[in-house]
Amino acid sequence: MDRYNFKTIEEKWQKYWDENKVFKAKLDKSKKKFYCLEMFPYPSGKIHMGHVRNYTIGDVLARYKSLKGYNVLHPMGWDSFGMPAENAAKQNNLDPKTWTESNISNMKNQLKKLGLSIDWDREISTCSEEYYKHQQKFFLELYEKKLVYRKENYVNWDPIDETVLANEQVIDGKGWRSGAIVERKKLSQWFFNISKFSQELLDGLDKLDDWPNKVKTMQKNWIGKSFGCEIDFKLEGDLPVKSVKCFTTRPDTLFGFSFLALSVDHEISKFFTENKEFQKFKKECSKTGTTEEAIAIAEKIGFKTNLVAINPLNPNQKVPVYFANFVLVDYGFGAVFGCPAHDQRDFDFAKKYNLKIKTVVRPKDSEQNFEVQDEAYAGPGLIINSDFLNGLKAPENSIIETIKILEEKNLGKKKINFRLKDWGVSRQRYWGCPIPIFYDEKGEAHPVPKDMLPVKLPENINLNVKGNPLDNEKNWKEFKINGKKLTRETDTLDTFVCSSWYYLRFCSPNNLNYGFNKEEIDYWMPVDQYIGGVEHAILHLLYSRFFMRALSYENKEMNLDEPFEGLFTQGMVCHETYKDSDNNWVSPEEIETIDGIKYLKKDKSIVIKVGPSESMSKSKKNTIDPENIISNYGADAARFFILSDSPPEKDVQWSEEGIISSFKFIQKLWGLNTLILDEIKKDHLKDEDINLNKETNKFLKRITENLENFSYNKIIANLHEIYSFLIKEIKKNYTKKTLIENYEKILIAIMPIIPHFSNECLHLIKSKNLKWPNYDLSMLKEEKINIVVQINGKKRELINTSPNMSEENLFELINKNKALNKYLHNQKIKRKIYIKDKLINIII
RNA sequence: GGGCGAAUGGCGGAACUGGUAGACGCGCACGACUCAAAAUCGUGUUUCGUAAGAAGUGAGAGUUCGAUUCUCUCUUCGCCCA
Repeated sequence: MDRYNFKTIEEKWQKYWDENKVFKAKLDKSKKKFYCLEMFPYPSGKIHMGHVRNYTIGDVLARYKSLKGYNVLHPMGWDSFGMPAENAAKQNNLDPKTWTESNISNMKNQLKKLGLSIDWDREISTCSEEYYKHQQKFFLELYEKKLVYRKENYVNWDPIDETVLANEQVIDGKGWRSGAIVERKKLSQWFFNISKFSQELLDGLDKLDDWPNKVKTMQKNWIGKSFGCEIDFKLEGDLPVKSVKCFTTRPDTLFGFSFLALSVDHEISKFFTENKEFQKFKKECSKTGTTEEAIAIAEKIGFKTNLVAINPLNPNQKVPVYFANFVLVDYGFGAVFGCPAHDQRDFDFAKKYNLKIKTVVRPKDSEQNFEVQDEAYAGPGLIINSDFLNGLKAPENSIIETIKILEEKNLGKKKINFRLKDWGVSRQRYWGCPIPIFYDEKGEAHPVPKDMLPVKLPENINLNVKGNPLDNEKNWKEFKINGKKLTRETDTLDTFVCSSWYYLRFCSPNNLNYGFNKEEIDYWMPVDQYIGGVEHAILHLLYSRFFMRALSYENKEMNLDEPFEGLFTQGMVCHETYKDSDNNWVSPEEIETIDGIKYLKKDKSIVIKVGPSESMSKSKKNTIDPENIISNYGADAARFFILSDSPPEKDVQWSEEGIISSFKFIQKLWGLNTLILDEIKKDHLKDEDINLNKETNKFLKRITENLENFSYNKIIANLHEIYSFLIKEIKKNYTKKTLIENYEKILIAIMPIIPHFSNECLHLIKSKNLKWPNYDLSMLKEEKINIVVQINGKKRELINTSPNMSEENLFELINKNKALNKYLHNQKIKRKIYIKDKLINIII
């Protein structure tokens, strides 16, 4: 028996698909479309196992839908702007463009070897001028609609490298490269007005039935809608400012007011610029970091001012005003009113600074004189110690009532607040899409005129400068219109902008004058299934949802809202970790084992400690190179294994044993194929073909259901089962017709998983059929079924009988059954629960 | 600190809306082939028990004729937080 030569066969089919443009998508309104999209990769140079998993999952779906008769769009492109290219270019003295393009061509080859059903004619790259020129037009469109604006905002500033750092470049408050303590610096930057769509983006989530709830919740929390009240607090003190606005969700606890806390960046802080103590405090605060996590964990500290705030509901009550590190300038009004008894954060702060803690809510079943002791009470209850608010039910009634009173007295008003901030899109870097704006001599911003678009990135520039290379590129930065000296905007756009509309570009990648063609997006959009990592659950997806709305805003022609109808988030690929005696990470390729228990380093015989399985990462050296796997075992085996061990939404563990076993299984399938081809030649006569038909139908039902539910790991189990059945059954002299018919169906059904193997075998049985085999329900009816007999809820016996049996008839069988007799003899039956064709529970 | 989720054999994982727990795979054991090994094929494999049988889905309670599945409390782990 010959071995399955995956190398030649995989190459052969990949060549065939390529040359015949098998996966080319064409607009055809007579056909139902299916847009299958996986998150496009960053061209880092090599694909990793995460890509293999992501794109295999997508490919299974695309191929399945295509067999089901859909007109499938399955494109691929490159998210090719961004920092790594700039860093790599600096290190290797290369041009980011050259580096990126060579990575792309390398990765494209690798992806092709996976046998993906991609329409490569639609390939796009976001760093190409053909792509970003349209993005610049979009930017200006949004600018005209006033959805883009400029404002001052803080950035992470590295004082040694004199450069702006992205959040991920700040490690423990220090610059990742220089190690300098990162400072906060104000810069004028461009913003997209995403917060204008807060409510719409929130409401839109309800329509997304095919999104994981987890992601919807994350987005909901991110948008962070809260209902509350805006309150004016009068201030007393020696400042010209006489009041300050606060947002609160708990105005009903106003009688528990104990202090007022301001953000160190609150506008009032400008009166403290000369105050050295305050400046010291402010610096201390900036060390905490800006993430919510950091703020939540950090010790609450405050700076007491000589100001006094007055309780609007009780003018006799005056409380101190602090600057505090836990107040964010962007949320609410950058000021909060402190009620320690009913907010843990306020409680901690009050304890630290010895402030009054007055209980104003008591739990329903508590004592009348309930008082908050060791921690704040944030639960429901009744309002107490609050004058005219006493007795109200908190929080549901009390909040509404209090707001009503405040509004009547003109002291505050009802307000919906969102946590979602506007999207800062300015990046002080070279390798990004230039922002099509210029400044006149007065420093006013103007859009670049349409006939001067696109603003091209200059090439061959010096990247080894401090700060933004574009800012240093005078020849590019400075230019003239009608003799007037002008300067270009030197910031480039956040790469999230590029990925906010690439799915539109795929619909009409060659459209010259605009980012997309209306007719094409009307047909292909929305994306029916989007597949990618959960790490993009918030930003990328939210930005894309915003971008669609922004394009449709004030545009009657356009009616886009949700870009992704279905979303699937796959888990990570993990691998065991290894360390040597010096606690250095060791890669799987450097080690070997004889018994599977003891691991040694290949060259030196050093004993290796085996650590837990963790997500593959270069730093832990537990990565496996997909290229090696494909060349050693083949693409089909790689696809087969990456799907087999875990449900796609969960993490999967890569193992040597696993990939080898997948490889062997494909060899076994090939052996089965050879046997079948032999049997077909013989042309036996067998009257009863029922068994084979039945089993095939069972298989088809399971595989179809599992494909529909993303239970791809179960498909692998189905495949093992049908193999075990066939290898035993195949010699039973089936007629040629039955054999071919069933085998063809099975081969088509496994095509989404192992397309090269499946196509080769179909070719060998001379089949050109490419239609998904529907299963026949009537075939699946069983003549004999097993009914479970339980006694007192315990399984005691299986009774094999015909379906649809009455309780009386079944009981006759039970009485005849010896094994059951032992339990039922001389027993009074109290009750019987009979679930037809399934189970009977006898209670004695 | 907050939000979300998970927990089933030695391991990865099955079990449709409450109805036979452990499908399928890995690993392991034994057997066949072989001078031998590898490869391949076959059989077995939750635990305790010779067996009949009993126990068993992170821990504890509850609802139910019946709970891996539903409810509550707790423990541990994972992911996310511009």
